[in-house]
Parts: sequence; C-alpha cells; structure tokens
Amino acid sequence: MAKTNKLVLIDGNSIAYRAFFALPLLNNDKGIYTNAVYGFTQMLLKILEDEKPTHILVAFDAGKTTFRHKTFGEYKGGRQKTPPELSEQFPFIRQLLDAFKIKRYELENYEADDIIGTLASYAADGNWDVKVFTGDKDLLQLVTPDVEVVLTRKGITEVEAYTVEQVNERYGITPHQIIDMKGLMGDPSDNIPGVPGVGEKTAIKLIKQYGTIEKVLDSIDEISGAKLKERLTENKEQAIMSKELATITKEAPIEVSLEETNYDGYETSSIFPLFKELGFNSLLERLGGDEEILQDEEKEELNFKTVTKIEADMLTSPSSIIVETLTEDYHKAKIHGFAVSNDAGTFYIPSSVADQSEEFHEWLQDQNQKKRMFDAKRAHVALHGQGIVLNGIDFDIQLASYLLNPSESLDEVADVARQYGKSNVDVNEAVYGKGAKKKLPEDEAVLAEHLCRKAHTVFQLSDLLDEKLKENEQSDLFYQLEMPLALVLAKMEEFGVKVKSDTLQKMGADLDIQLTALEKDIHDLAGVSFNINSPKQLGEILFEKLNLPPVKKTKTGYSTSVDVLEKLEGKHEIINKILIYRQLGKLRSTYIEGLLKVVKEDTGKIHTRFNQVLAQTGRLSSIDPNLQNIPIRLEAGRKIRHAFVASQPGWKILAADYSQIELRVLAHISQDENLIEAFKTEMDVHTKTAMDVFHVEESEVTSEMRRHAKAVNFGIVYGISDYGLSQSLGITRKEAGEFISSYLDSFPGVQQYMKDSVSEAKHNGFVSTLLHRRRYLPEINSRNFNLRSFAERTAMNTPIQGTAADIIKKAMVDMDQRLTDEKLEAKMLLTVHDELIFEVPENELQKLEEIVCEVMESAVELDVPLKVDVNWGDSWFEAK
DNA sequence: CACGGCACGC
DNA sequence: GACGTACGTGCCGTGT
Repeated sequence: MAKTNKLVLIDGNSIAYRAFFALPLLNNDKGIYTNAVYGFTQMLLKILEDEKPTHILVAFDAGKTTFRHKTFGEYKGGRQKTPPELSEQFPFIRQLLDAFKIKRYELENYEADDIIGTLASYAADGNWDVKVFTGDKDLLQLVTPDVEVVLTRKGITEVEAYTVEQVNERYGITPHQIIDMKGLMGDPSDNIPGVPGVGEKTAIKLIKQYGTIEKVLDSIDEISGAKLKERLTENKEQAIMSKELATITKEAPIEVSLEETNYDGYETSSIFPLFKELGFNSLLERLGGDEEILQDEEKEELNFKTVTKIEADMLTSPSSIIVETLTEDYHKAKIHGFAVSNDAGTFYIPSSVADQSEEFHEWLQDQNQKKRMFDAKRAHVALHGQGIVLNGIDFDIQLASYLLNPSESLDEVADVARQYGKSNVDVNEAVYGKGAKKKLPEDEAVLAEHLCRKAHTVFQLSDLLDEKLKENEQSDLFYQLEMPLALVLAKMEEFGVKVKSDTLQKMGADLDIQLTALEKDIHDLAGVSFNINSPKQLGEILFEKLNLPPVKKTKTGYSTSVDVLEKLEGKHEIINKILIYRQLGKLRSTYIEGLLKVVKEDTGKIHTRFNQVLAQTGRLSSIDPNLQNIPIRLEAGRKIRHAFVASQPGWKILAADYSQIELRVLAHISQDENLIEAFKTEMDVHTKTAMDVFHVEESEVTSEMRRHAKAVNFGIVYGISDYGLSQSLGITRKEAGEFISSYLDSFPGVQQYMKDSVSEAKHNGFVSTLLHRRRYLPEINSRNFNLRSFAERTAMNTPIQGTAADIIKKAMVDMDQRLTDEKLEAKMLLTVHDELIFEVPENELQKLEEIVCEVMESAVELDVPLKVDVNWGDSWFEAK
C-alpha cells in the first residue's frame, strides 16, 4: 500500500556543519561567507527534487544547554566552538528556509535530534513515509520500517539511506540497539563516557549476544575476559547513563504539529532575490532565473558604429579586435563578423564588409598595428583558413588572465570580464543559444552589439591585466614566453601532421579480426552473448554467473577495471581474453577510428588544437585529436605511431625528449646535494634512488628495487599520496608510506623543499615556478583533511611540473626562432609534455639534431645539466 | 545530453 | 580517524 504522506525531517545543524566542512570558504562579493549556505541549498534542492515531500521540517539545536546536561553536566563538554565563519551563516540558512516556505523549528533545552525523533514518532500511524537527513550516525536509532535515515557521505549531495535491513547489515544490530551500543562505547564527540576500553567492535559483540546494556550488565559473570569484566562492573552506572544520554527522546514538548509541516512548494520570486544577494548565480540559473535577474546590473550603454565602409581612422594602434567564430573547432570555423575597439571608438565590421576591404586585410597583416585580443590563437588559425595572416598580436587577455590565475574559467570574454568586475558583456550562450540550437541571432544588430561589447571589454581589460602582470612579476613570462608561444602553437596547428589513413585502416582490419575472435571466445566461455564493453553486463557475468570473487565495487556496481581483472587472472580463462579485448578495443575505437575521423580528407593531415589556458600546472593539453596520449607503453598500441609520418616524401620524423626533466628540476629547486650529484655524474636516477632508499650498493640493486624506486620518483613528480603509490605498486599503504619517508630521509634537501613549498603556499596563498607561473591553493588552510592534503601535495608538485612546462615552452619559442634564423625547412609539429616532434628533410637531419639539443638543453640554466635524447626515422614509431 | 566507468599518455 | 586521493582527453554504455 502506498502511503499518503511523505515527511522529510532535516537535521539543520548537522547538514550545515557538513556543508561548511565539505566546501572551501566561499564568500560572496560583499565578503560574507556562504559555503555552508550554498551547500545547504544544494542539499535542500536535491531533497525537494528527489523526495517530493508532502511535509517537511528543518530542526535546529537551541541554546547551549539541554535536558541532558541535568543528567551529565559535562555532556558535549570539550567540544570545539563552532567556527565563527559558520555561525555567521546560520541567519542566512534561516532566511533561506523562510524563502523556500519550509517550516523550521527549534526548542529550548532540546536538540534537533529530539525534535526529529518526536515528529517521527507522531508519524507512526502507518500513513507516513518518513525520511530523516543528517550527518550524525546517532540518528540511526530512529530507523523503523516507516522511517529511513539518510546519512551524508561525502561532498554535499552524496548520501546513503539506511533502512532497518541496512542498519543491520552495517552494524549487525537493530536500530534501537544503537543506543545500547553507544552506551557501551561512548562518544567522544558528545563527551559521552561509555565504558572505557570498549570500542565499537566489543560493543557490537556484546549487544548482539545479549540484546541490551541492561542484559549485558546482568550477565557480567558469563562474559569472557577478566579486564573487560572488570571494566563493565566498575562502569555499570556510567554505561546506563551513557545510554540515556545517547537516547533521542520521542516525547519532546514540541509545539508543532505534523499538519504544520505541510509543504506546498516554493515560489522562485521570493528565492531569487536571496540567491542574488548571496551570489548563487549557478543555482539561480538552475531554478530558471531569467536573464534580467542573472544580469542584475543594467549593462552600461555602449556607443558603437556598424561599419559599411572601412575608414582609416577606425584602424589605429593599439586596437582590440574580435574575430567571431561559433564552432568550437576553429580549424574549420566560419568567421561571422569582426569588431574593433580603440581610442577612436568601437566598430562592428560585418564579414561582408571585411571581405571586400583590402585596407582591413592589410591592417590585420600589419606587424606594426598592435592588436589586443581574446584567444589570439583561435583568430590566427581561423584567419589562416581564409588565407589571411594575422600579425601584430600584442596582448591576449585570455592568456594574461590564465597567468594571473589559472584556476578561473576562461572560455570567453565574459568570463574574464566578470573576474575583473566588468559586467558589460553577455555570455555567448545568451546570444547564440547552445547545443543543437546554437545559431547566429536573427537580428544582426544583436550580433553587432555583442561583438562590440567584447571588443570594448578586451580593449579596456588589456591595460588592467598588463598592470596586474607587472605587480606579479609575470610580464616576462607573458611577453617573452606565453604570447610568442601562442603564435608558435598556431603555426603548428595550422601545419598539421601527416597521418597515413591506409596504415590505420589496415591495423583496424587486423584488430577487427582479432576482436571478433576474442568476442566469440569470451561469449563461449561465459556461455552467453553479452556486451563486453558494458561494465554492468560484464560485472554480472563475472561476479554472478561465473561466481568470481568481486574485488572492488563502484557506486553503481562491480568494478571491472584492469587492476581488478588482473587479480582474477588465473581464476578463469575468460579474464585474460577480456583484458586483451579491452586493450585492442581501446586501440580500435580511440586510436584507429578516432584518428581516422579527424584526418582531413584532402591533405591526409590531422590538425590538433593545443589548449594553452587549461592545465593548472602550466602544461599544454591537446584535443581533437589528443596527440598527447598516443600509445607507447605496449607494443600493440605503439604501432599506431607507424601512421604518423612526414608530409613530404623523403622527409623524416625527428623526436627530441628531455631525459628526467622533472627530477632534474627537483634537484635544482631543492638544491638536494645527493640528487644534484646523481645528475652531475650521469647516474641512472632510479638506480641511484633504489641504492639510497634500500641502502644497498649499485651492484645489489635488483630490478624489483629499481621498479619500486621508479614508482617513488614517479610519485614525487606527480604529487601522489601514499595511497596512490600503494596502488601503483600493489603494496599496502603503510609500506608505501615507509618508502616515501625512506626516500625523504635519503634526500634531505628534497624533504626540506617539500616543507618550504607547503609553508610558502600557506603564507602567500600560492606557489610558483622558475619563470613565475603561479598556482593558488586556497585549500591549503582548510580544516578538511582531504582538501588540505591535496593542496599540500599540489604545493610540492606544481613547482616541479610547472617549471618543466616553463622549460619546454621556452625551448619551443627558442626553437621556432632558430629554425627561422638558420633558414631550415624543418617544421615543428607537436609537443608531448617533455618531447618535441619535427619533420625534417634528410639533408637537414644533422643540423636539426644539433640545434634541437643545443636549444632544448640551454632553454634555461639549472644547477644540473638538462639532457635531451634525439631519435629519428620514417615515422613517429621509428623515432624512438 | 550528462554522467560514470574505463583507459591512454605524461 | 574519516576523508578520497597527479593531470589531462576520449571512448562506450546507461538513463534522462
């Protein structure tokens, strides 16, 4: 029988606490902390959406003392004071609930638990479904067939619902026995004493056996263990009292009836103003806040002119220039219009006008006409597609903004504008729509204004951001490195890389055959046909049909990842075949089919896009296709590289990669003598690490020791945790932790660097690289262990990875210059983090090899040498 | 169309 | 003592 009423009871204090600690200390534009309110709101919206309650109430604790203090004066004693950053948010949470028209209630002398317990008991007449939301496990005692308790798990909106069965499954006892368990084990957070020496395990064992505390105490004689017996005897009364303290009352004298919790939903009109005040723009949008509300401030009037004929005085220097493209992939993007802004005014130049104007094209190509832009690389490539070379790029506010703070989103002009307090430009989505419905506005005047607003904003922000770069001592990084690099990347993207489609197709056909055979074998072994690519179906086959032991679970079911399957190898023939199927399937879908899809038909080339403003460490990323994850580790995958060749007959592919660049950087910035020595004497760094970590001579280093040492080095470079290291080596977390401390003992300079880097982050709020790249780490002071630890590892790792990124970027800019200076025909094609790939005519091979080594090795001067390995051949495969 | 699971590189 | 643990991109399957 479906029940008529659905009652949701929320433990307000608990959820607020939870939200506060789960989120970084956000504040709105007026400096009011809002993270708890924000998290609370998210939770509330989710509950309303998921549960659709007919009745709802949020209970709060009232005052400092409760009836429990009469029983035990020190109840909740020693508890840390609520941080003021949280306290000040409670009034907003109350306002929020009022805006949502949700009943809230608190009662002198009682805790939120008691209000919830009492109301839940009111609703026990069989007509009610009750759900209690809290972060406090104590409330599990309220679970009955009618009452579910939903505990927050991690983050804000991830929760776990407990029914009677689930309580039993988790603790092995019934919900009302929770209080007996608590009575025995106590609760340090509430200062409930319990019985000293009895923890969760013992408590559960005893309660399972005897049922209640009282029965346990009656049967002390038969309990085994002299010490336990003694403790129980001595603390009888304390145990009974603890149980009393832990018991939630169902008879609090509340003055609220079930009827009063009736809920008819909310009206956005009362919620939007509050969201606006708090700065909850994403939530506003989620609730369908319309544009007027989203853009609360009237955009200031902008004077601009739509140009029908280009006049000389419109194109002065400096100017900002918008080259508008709508398609994400700018290689094939159409240009829908231009806008220019400068001291003379702001002008919309329709494509039709621009196309006809020789003068405009000349201006675009004029090196001396300084241009301020947003994402100049996109414009450069798009114009290149029209046969126009864009010159004179002077300032890119997207790049500048990335250097000032790489963690901000920077997809469009409006993002940067918002960050620097300008709200005079619309987001693209508001003008063009999104997804399948994305299109130019019907009215060209709308487009004109949008582009002009962008142009105007870019022009204004350039000066401001230039100033900020100076303050941060990032002007060199910007003007000498990232700006020129953008142009180098544009040229690489435009030039593209030749890929032999027929080679890929042949490999694809081979894979098809192997995959078909594997699929048949797997289905035969399973005894049933199913989709091997579906983790869900595969999980059911392996762990239910074939009864293999499930090693790990994911949120949605059994995990079937490689490490799980590897543990099952040998238990069933099917496993190995699945592993091979996965490996080959990945090759086929991502690398064969994926690459074939993006080969340009007429030229046989692929044109990736490098994202220069995304990675938090300063690295580049690559999309469409991603050329930075082409297989190399396993032979079958490495063969893909056969398809990457030079674009002209007789030319070669040359690859130059930095050897151990991150560890060399670490040696330099940490000034660890041991590590510096290792590189100065050209030792194998992993072997050296193994010698020091395991305290053995070079000749005694086994391959296993070297493998472990290599993983530790890997961990240092990538900032992984003891957990991460344990996963990659298949050892326990404790062992991994020991490796790490042993490593740090052997390299005291590194240890000191790690400490310094964290305190630098705490002190400045950011860490930086050799060339002054920054990464802010606001969570370094978080009280949330997780967030803080992550920030600490990031503080140690980012200067290493980021400096390595600085170096290779510098090498690219220098290399581009050298190729021009030396009048070489060779082309730089790609970069893969620590590697540069070129195509080169045979007669330039020797010269290029020389130059590449020289340029890369001297990109910056470190206290250890930089070493570069160069290889070449007919394809990327041979250049190894 | 968004999300989760998985896998590739550095 | 929990928490959920390098950064990216892209594929597939699943559920809305």
